[in-house]
Amino acid sequence: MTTAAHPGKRATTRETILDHAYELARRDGLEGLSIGGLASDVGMSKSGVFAHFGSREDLQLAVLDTGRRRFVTRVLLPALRQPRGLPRLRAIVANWFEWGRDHQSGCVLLSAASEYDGRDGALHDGVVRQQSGWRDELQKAIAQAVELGHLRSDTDVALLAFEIYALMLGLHHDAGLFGFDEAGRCTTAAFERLWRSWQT
Amino acid sequence: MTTAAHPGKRATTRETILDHAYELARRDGLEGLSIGGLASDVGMSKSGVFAHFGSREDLQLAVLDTGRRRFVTRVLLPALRQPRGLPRLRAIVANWFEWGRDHQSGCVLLSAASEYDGRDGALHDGVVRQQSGWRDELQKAIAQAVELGHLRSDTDVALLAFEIYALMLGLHHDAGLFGFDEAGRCTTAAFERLWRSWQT
DNA sequence: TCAAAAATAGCACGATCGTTCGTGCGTTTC
DNA sequence: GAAACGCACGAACGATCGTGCTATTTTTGA
Repeated sequence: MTTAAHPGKRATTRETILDHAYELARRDGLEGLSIGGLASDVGMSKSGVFAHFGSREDLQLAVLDTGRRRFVTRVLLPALRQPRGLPRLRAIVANWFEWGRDHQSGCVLLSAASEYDGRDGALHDGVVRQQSGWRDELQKAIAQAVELGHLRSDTDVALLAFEIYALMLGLHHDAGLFGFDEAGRCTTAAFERLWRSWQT
Repeated sequence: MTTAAHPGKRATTRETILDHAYELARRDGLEGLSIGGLASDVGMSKSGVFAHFGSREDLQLAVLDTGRRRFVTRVLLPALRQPRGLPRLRAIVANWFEWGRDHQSGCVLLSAASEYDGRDGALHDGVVRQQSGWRDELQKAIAQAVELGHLRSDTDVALLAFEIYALMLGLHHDAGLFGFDEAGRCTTAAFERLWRSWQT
């Protein structure tokens, strides 16, 4: 659905557009993304950009999926090369932390979550699907750490996933408002306390 | 700056407009708030609404301050009637939790934080001022609990404030996407763990 | 009761929104 | 060489945006 039409080696125009759209959406959110503004940013005509997606909503969905793919590539996939259990879980958190450092000026996935959580439509469904999918991955990694004895056997998997996610929300929130340095310090300290409280 | 022009007893038109604007902004954010849509929601003309604020930005600032005042009234002030220390801190968290229950469909203060954290201008400044003010209140309540021996003497005040705020972000996030019941369960459990880890 | 003042409506403006349509220019395919 | 196709363009559509200006209505104070 989101793959390029042609497997050519050079970047397709659609990918170039999505690169720019992703950056614009980081600042203004998916709702703040306009086709006219995107077109002038890319250096194309409005209709030329529009033709690649067919509707604004499809453009927003494509940008959302771009964010999801980048997040998976940067955060999840590298961690999967770590051994199962706590090492992999901590790698996920470490990669996520670095993702937060690179996304101080806004994360499309998080802003989309707060933009569409109260509405309905394709964007809402896409956000929910993406967020619950990521939560599942998180819980899977936690469950493996429990099975391997790296975390206490009475660990509440859903609760720990919630706590991890909450700390990352705190990181993004504080980094955006007060700067990454202090936010990162608190987040790191909070994670140390979190690991200690669940570790065997 | 944000008080009504006349201290009359019946609700002024400006307050009626702000009531509607606050509800609209909960769904669509402050950036999604339009004067035309607000006017038809209130049942007035566009220019009639516009005249009360002078610009869209001033309207947004007024809505933001409406949210701040309601939050203070609902969360902070009732807790100040509790005795200093841990009782007051736990009252703050309990009121905040109920605030989250009533704002599943979106909280203006939080959506504003994610809308304006990466820009600059009056809205950004207002959000930062409001958020850091609230963080200060939180830290003040925590510091009192430490002084009174309700919390460990080596408590990192800023860190605990961060952890509390992060859990409330997790509550709003999960409640909006997955429903309040499960989100509330996780939040309650996480707070129990949090208190236990800092208590004397 | 009447004038001053405040509040609201009406109208118009330039800009931008998403979208549609027709067209031309390259490249590919017969 | 001709026909088909993919792609981007420019123009235009109706709608809505925020924001002025000018009446008209409503409220207020003496």
